[in-house]
Amino acid sequence: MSNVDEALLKKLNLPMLNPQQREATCHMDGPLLILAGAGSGKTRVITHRIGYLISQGVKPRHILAVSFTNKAATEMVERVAHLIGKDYAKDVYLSTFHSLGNDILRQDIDALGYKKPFTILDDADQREIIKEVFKEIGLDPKVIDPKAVLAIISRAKMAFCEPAELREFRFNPDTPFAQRVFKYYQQMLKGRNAVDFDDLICLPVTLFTEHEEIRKKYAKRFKYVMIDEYQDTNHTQLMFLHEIIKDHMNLCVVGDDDQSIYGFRGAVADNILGFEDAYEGTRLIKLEQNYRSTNVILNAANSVIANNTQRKAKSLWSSKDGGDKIRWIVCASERDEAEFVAAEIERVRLDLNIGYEQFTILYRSNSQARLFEEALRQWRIPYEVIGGQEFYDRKEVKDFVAYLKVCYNLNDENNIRRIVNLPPRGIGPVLMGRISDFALLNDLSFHEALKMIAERPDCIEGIGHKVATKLNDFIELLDVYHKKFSTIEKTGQGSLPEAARELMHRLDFENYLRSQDNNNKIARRRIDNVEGLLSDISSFCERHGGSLDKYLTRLMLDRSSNDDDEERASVRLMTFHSSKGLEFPVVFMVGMEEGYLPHENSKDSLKDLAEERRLAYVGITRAKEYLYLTMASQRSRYGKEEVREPSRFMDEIPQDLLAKERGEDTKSLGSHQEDRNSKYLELAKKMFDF
DNA sequence: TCCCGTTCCGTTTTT
DNA sequence: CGGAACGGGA
Repeated sequence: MSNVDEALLKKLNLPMLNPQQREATCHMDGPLLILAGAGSGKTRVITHRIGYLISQGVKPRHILAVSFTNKAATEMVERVAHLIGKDYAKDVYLSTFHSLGNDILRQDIDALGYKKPFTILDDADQREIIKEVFKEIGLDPKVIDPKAVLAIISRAKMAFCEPAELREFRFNPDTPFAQRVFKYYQQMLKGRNAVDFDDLICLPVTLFTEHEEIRKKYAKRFKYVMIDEYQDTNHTQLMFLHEIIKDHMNLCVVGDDDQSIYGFRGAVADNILGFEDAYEGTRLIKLEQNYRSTNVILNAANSVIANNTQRKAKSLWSSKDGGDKIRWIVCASERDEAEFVAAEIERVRLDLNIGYEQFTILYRSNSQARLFEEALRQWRIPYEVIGGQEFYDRKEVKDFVAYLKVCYNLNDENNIRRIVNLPPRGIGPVLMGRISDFALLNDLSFHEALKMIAERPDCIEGIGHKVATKLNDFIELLDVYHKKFSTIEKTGQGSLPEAARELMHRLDFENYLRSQDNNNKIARRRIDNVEGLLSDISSFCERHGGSLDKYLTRLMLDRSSNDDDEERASVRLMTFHSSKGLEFPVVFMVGMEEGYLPHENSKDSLKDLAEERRLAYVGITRAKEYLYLTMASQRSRYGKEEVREPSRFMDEIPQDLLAKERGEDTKSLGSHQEDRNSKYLELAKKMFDF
């Protein structure tokens, strides 16, 4: 450790950090727990610590930093690069749990008896498979809900156990069925070289426990490990980590139990509460100074979260004194609410002369976004919905992606079934069934079976001449593009976007979409969507190279980020969940009503309620300067008018921090008379586009 | 095989 | 209310 990199050390500018931050940054070996309140410079500490380790002679490639969401990981990459320079940063392994798991499995999954390449299933695929298992063991999907069964199986995997062992599902009537389905499901996945999301974590654990030499490989590689958002890790992730660090115990975790909002995904806040017990000799550092929000906002957050029992005592303080009161806007209807938010964004933007990107609208569930999108569109306010993931879920997009997936992995059973009759090749359900039987009988994969049938149509009943020809073309097409894509992958010869476009033309996809919908407009939109996919592929390739493997991986693991160009100046719309880790000068928390927050399904259990409260806490602490809480007293849902009550969390905010207003009063424009006219003009200009 | 009308139901949250 | 999924009819 003699070769300290003084230049790098200087770059870190350690004196700029507060004492706790500095202490955390300069901690080298052994377990470290950082309890970091919202806005306390947590990311800063992580990036600085990475820099510090490197300055002390640790090789960048020996550092692993895992975070929970892609957004957080991406931001970390950027900040590390910015702080210590790209040359160092590029070798630090920085990613999410799931992509780390994916990378490990891409290398070593064959040790578990899977073949390479494997496919990651999306939940539509999963449901298909569950239904198949149901059929096999004689369960009726109308009686037992496949989704519920899948949810239990998923929870089991996140706890690294079997469904029957799950304590909190002991009395769930679906659990015995989940237990029965579980083994078949797992076998079926393996048979298809497919893994689900949970397997990306589970299988590496199995791999490590069963193959010491493989575990050693990764344990040696990752000498210093850091975990962000530790409060959101589940038990399996913990085991995963432990296998990597148990030789050296250089583990630094950062988290905030008050921001644990992924309980539904099996996250156990106990992980953070019990860390000190689990790792002897843990150094504990608390970061309590908030650099983000005004004291008004912070006090509101503190008093809301104070209603939760069972938390690590901690209280945030800020040197940013005072601040504007939080505005509590009660609107008459959901339209008014949306309208208010749009108008207010416009007003404040002009008032403060700030960009659209300084604003965010936060809500509990994605479906709430729509009304606000409409209002923003009307006001010509540029916006971006984060996370909604609708794009890749569109049928036409998924269909084409299915082609890409099959070309990547010819044994991708689900997707080859999906596309075999698409565009129509005369293979209906009856024929499908016969082909499946044929495959099963002869122990062939679906693809192999098709190939066989294409060569010798008479080996199965009911294949006409025409169908056989089409099938032949189909198989050939897959082969050609399979080769083409893997050539691009291996040699870099050719271009992925071009090949994909070519494939689309070969399929005559446009005409297929047109024939699907005689409504020209809808057909047009679908074609545009597929075009959108192609341009997404292009921009992805420009950044990350032309690997289909990588593109598909990103598609599965990081649905949110389409590789759009640079950041646009636009208002961000997202769920409270997606907002974690981000900050905005102006925040609108909308739909602050019973039923949304806390959510309908969560208000009967204390445990769930506590998580809803943390969600409110996360939302509030996103705001730096201005916070708006809005609701509609009446809104129409499912076609019925409903009276809505304010969220109970509103009562937990001290009255003197709130400025209550009726939506209508503020709806029109600003309160400052003087500028009013000029602003009006500007608004009118925007609205009427002159 | 395909199209259209009818019915059903309503996601919390994300990788 | 609106989208998805399903079933019956051409």
